[in-house]
Order: sequence, then structure tokens, then C-alpha cells
Amino acid sequence: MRSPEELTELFRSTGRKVTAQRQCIFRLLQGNETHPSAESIHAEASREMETISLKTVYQTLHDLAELGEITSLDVGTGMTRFDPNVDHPHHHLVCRQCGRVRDLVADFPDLRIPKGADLGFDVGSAEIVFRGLCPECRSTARRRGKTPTSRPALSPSQ
Amino acid sequence: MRSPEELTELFRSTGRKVTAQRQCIFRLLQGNETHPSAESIHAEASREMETISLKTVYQTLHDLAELGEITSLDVGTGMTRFDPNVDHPHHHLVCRQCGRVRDLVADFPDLRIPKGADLGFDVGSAEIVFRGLCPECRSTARRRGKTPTSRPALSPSQ
DNA sequence: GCCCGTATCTACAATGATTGTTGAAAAACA
DNA sequence: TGTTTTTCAACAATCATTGTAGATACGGGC
Repeated sequence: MRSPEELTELFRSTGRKVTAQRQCIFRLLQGNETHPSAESIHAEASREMETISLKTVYQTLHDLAELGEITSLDVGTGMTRFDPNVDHPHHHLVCRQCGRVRDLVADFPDLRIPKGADLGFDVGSAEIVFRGLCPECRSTARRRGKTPTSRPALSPSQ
Repeated sequence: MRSPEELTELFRSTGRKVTAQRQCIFRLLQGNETHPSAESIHAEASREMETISLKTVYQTLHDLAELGEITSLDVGTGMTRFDPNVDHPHHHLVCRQCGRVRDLVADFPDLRIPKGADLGFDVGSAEIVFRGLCPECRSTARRRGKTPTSRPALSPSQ
């Protein structure tokens, strides 16, 4: 994502108007690595502008996504997350406990689909989501030895 | 996913009751490669049982997921999709036009996270989503030369 | 095959995330 | 500064999904 100043210019040059609300959102996004949801951006923005509406946040985020300045990603945490890191291709680590998302900066050069396996799809991109436990949840999870869902045997005479 | 008969037995042996609604859903899922949503399962089920409720479908799908007989996946199409193919690890092709999802049976052995790049996460699984256009949408899309969203230059004197 | 306790069913209301609507206010540009 | 047009905030509405409650059906024991 570009700097707030550049975004201001970009918005003007694409026929969009620049408001205090939008600039506030620009600032909150810049360098933000938490992959915030619209809700969490709204919560932060509300601290500076008590009356800013959630709708405004959604709209600005959509504008930024349309301009390619951020990407929206759905990693199954129930709400769309937004990522201002569009200049360095990367993948994501998702905590299955708390929903935290982190960038994984690694290149996977062998992500080519084998000939014939693409089923006729015209494939343009690949996203990898790694799921696990973030450091914070790892320590919390130590009390319960939770091995997740192994398939029970069929009719185990029990 | 096991056969409807085995699932019947499995449900009984895990203290669940077997109803006509559930068996209908078992049948609709077996061998189903369309990655249906709860809604679409409900639509199909309604053809056999006019009064079956969407809630029942959701509950049964959750039960099956809990038993490890299906997996639920969120590929950003707006609703949770369900996949009865749990016996062969695989990834997914998603059409960004129509939302169609297909299994991609290919092994990516080099999906190891480089040492130190995991940011302390305890990573348990990796899902790859390949996005593109399915064969059906490829032919339909030919009219509009739609190159998706390249970033506009900053202040292009225009 | 029937009874009874309990899980499941349907219908309906409620939730949470997101989007549509509308009159008021503020930005851009002359 | 005035004019035009977009955006704003405050709703209400939508969509997928989940909660509630009373009616109903399953299934183990007679």
C-alpha cells in the first residue's frame, strides 16, 4: 500500500473525494500487519472520530481494494480481513484458536499444477493458508491436551 | 466419507439417532464432488422431502464434520462449502466467476516452511486454493477482455 | 410389536457481518 | 464563495448461520 499522502493523490486522480474519515483509515492501515477486519479498523478509527460509521469503513476498504492498494482475504475466521501488504507476494499463517493472521514471507517455487490436473481451469493465482496455533495460544493451550478430532472407529462394540 | 449404511451405523454407535432426513443427506453427499453449500444440499433434499428444514441440514453437516466424515471449507464464496472427500488429501481450484470448486489431486512435497519463517506458529496443516476461471466461465468470459485490476499509475495526468 | 425417554424435527426468531437507502454535510473546482 | 457531486451517518435490510420451543420420531427394553 502506498503512503497516506500518495493515496490522497490517488483518490483525487481517480475521481474520489478525500475526507478526514478516509485519511484516518489510510493512516490506520499503513504498515498494519494485523490483517484487520472492517470492524477492528472501525474500532480504532472511532477513537479518533467518534461518529465514523462502519459503513464508511467498509466503503473505503472496498475502494482501496478496487485500486489494488489492499487485498481482502477470507481465511475462515468469520469476517473478511484486509491486508495492505500487496507489494511482496506472500502467504498466511492463521491461528485456529484466536484467528490471528500473520504474513508468511516465503517463496514456493514448486506450486505448479501438474499437466492435466487443472481440469480445464485457467489458473491465475495460488494462496496458501497454513493453520496452526500462534505463540500466544500455544502457551494457553498447554492445559488441555487437545488432539483435534480423530475419526472414531466404526461400531467399536462400545 | 463412508457409505450411507456405514454412516447410519456410525451415528447410532455415537449416540446419534438416524432419521430419514439424515439418511437423505448422507445419500446426497456420497460421491458428491461439487463441494455443496448447506443451501444447495437443502435445495436437493427438498426435492425428496418437501418439509426438511435448513437448520436440520446445517446440524447434520456439522455432525458429519465433527465425526471427520466431511470437511467444511471456506474459499471466500460467501458460504461454507462441504467436502466429503476426506480420504485423499487434496487442494482446491476455485472459479472466481461462478464459485465452482473442484478438487485438485496433486502432492506438493515442497510445502515446508523455511526455518524461522513460521513466526513461532505450531503449524498443523496447509491448504492451497488456486483461483482462476473454470472451463464454463472461460468460454463465457471471452466477450469481455477482462484483465482484472491492474494498479492504476499514480496521478497519471489524466 | 409397543412404550417411553431422549434426541431430532420444523418453524420461527435472532444473530453477526455486510450492503442498500436517504437526507444532510463536506470536498473539489470554478 | 457558490455550485456540483460525492460521501457521510444513521438507519433499515440482507444473507448465511445459529438459538429456541414445542411437536414428533428414533430405538432400546418390554
